[in-house]
Amino acid sequence: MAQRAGVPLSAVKYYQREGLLPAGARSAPNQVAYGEEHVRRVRLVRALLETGGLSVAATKDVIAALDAEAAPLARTFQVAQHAMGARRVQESAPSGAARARVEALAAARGWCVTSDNPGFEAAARALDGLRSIGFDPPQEYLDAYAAAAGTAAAADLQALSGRGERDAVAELMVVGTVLGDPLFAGLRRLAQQDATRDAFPAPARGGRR
Amino acid sequence: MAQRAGVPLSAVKYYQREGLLPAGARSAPNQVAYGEEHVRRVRLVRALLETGGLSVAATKDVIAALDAEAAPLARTFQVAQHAMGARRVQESAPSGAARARVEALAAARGWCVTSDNPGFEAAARALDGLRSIGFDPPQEYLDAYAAAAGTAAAADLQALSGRGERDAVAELMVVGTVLGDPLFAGLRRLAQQDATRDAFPAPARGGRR
DNA sequence: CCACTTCGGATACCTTCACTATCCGAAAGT
DNA sequence: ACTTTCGGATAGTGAAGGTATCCGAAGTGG
Repeated sequence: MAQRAGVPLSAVKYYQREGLLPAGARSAPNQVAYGEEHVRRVRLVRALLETGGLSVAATKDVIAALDAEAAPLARTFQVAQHAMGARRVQESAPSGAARARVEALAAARGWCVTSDNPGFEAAARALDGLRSIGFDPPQEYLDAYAAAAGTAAAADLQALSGRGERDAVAELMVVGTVLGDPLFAGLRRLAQQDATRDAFPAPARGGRR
Repeated sequence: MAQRAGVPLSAVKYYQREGLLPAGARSAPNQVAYGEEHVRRVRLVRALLETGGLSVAATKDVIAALDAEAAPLARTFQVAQHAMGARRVQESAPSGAARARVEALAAARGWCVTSDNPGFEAAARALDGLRSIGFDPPQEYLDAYAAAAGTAAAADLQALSGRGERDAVAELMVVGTVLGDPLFAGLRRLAQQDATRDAFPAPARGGRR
């Protein structure tokens, strides 16, 4: 099973220990049968850990939310969002001013959000970081980012429609939430290089001229 | 100085050891004078480490590129982008198919990029993660993300214009590159909650009904 | 002038995280 | 009966990001 998922056996054992993977069906007292769903689950865990950058503990919460069949899908979404916020511990709380600015931005766009949304903290911390080097982002800057976020979120939800099964929807919801960030990050780097080419002279190759 | 920057003294010493902070001006054989620029630098380092999620080694590269006055700004941008790709070691290379899809996406949008842009790897890995759970992103999905990335990148470059000094521009470029990701991530979570509210029934508060 | 504090620098140590290696007992195959 | 293989448990590993301690030189008060 570990081979089928492309993961070292020791890592699979570790995930089971940590509660990230359910025990397989006992076929014999010392044999466990794993089906395709287990392989799929291992790959999901790896995607969240490796590409998504989540911690094992955060991944555990997400998995638990996925398996809570009774919970509404919106609740699963919430857990996935909170798990992403907790990728690192010991993060200082953002300033009130930064948070207020993010709240104003959300209100201006008519977003209906709750104040416990971890996006507030994340965005406010980023604003604090920009402020700390003396950059107070102009409104156009924030508006552009908010518009981009809206575009991506709409695409995320669009992708969910038309997928009938509850499990498939929940899984995609979680993975999309987590992997959307690195996807955007990569594409932004590409777009930045293109934009930089227009704004600055190309660096001279092989020395200065 | 550590107090002024809001960082434990031991951490500042550690950063100096690791080459993230330059030595201060010696005012006496056992006294070192720190100016406002040092405090600023400490805050920059903290923003990259804590909010940006960079490793100490990656931050060191970025700092070095910032201080290389002779280097063209485009080069500084490159280093910042590469540093972000290296936030975690031991990441497996993405599949060729995923990378090809990202390349096609960039070509379709007319982006002029080099193949060593770390954004390719990052985006392709995210696509692999989505594929691994059986989600093959439709073209509209990728187009939406690419459009969002273009919007953000344009705002990033816009913010750079009108800032005369080379140092200020380079610093903002670096911090904007690094902190743009968490800023977007936070805003996307807010937008997602809003979009989810439209697509799914609100979760019942206080129990099931 | 001499104890006493303070500062900077160097070294050793600590904690967490994500694994990895080893050991053991039971069961299946030969 | 004997070897192999499997699952589970326990202990160990290495990197990362700090923290704590020690030491010697410089300034300070009596």
